[in-house]
Amino acid sequence: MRTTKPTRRSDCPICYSLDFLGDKWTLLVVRDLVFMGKRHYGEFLKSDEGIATNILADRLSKLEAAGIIRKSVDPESRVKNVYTLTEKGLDLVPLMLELVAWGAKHDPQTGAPKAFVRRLREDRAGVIKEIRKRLAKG
Amino acid sequence: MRTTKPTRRSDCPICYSLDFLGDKWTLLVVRDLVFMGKRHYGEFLKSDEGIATNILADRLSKLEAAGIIRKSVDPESRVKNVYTLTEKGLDLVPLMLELVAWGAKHDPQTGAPKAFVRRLREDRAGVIKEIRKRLAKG
DNA sequence: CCGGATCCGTTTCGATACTG
DNA sequence: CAGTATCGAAACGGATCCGG
Repeated sequence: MRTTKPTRRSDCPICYSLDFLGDKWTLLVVRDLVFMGKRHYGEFLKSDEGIATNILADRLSKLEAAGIIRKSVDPESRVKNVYTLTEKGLDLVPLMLELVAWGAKHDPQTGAPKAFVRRLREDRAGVIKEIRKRLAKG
Repeated sequence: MRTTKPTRRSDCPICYSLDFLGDKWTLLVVRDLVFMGKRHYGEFLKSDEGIATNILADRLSKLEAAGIIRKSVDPESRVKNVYTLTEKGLDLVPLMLELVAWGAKHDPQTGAPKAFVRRLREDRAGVIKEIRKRLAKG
């Protein structure tokens, strides 16, 4: 997930995260994990945006290499794989919520359900905790 | 800044922001604006990552079209342009800080100065306010 | 000098077809 | 179901040129 070219990163506080955040499809997969409850390859594939199979495979493996998700065999089907967020991945929830809030504020007609946004504004910590709990017990 | 292909975005709370966030160079420019105090074309050009002139021009115009930055003539030189964050752009500060915190937590050896990260953890609101103030009076 | 625009060779991405 | 292989399209990097 890191850049191949080892540019100096001196005082830059966010460069590290850029390879992960600076990619549309990666972000989309994380969204599906966090907000959509998706866990299987086939589910990610069916998102509205229409990710290609090779791209999905690539991003999943990069997310795994970055320690953000974990791949395991679905105990219920034995033939499917399950992708779940690691602790590092769960720590992205606040970031994703920040993104939701920003989008909702500056482009209200698109995006997040009003009720959810209001709750997010009033009880950020509570929303975070709830999402984490839901994801953790998955 | 929006996608050309108008995909359905139904319940997706963050799709709107993806075109902006899902691009390495755009994010890098915003970083330079928020944390590095850069304001001129030439300054962005000189970042460690080495953005090309055509790419930079493209991202700046897209950021302007998205209402995140504003372009004006430098009153001090009359030949330079100044790029500053709009209100919408300033509202990205919390998001960027979330990113910093995440990177710092999960990849400590790279990235943000320790002291800054600690202050961020202890007084998030204060850090946000301070950065906004610094950027606003610029 | 500053802020781009343009052209071009190279790399990377991604849609589709195909496979274990 | 979960991916690879292929191949055309798009993005990128670098050099160069140009208007103010």
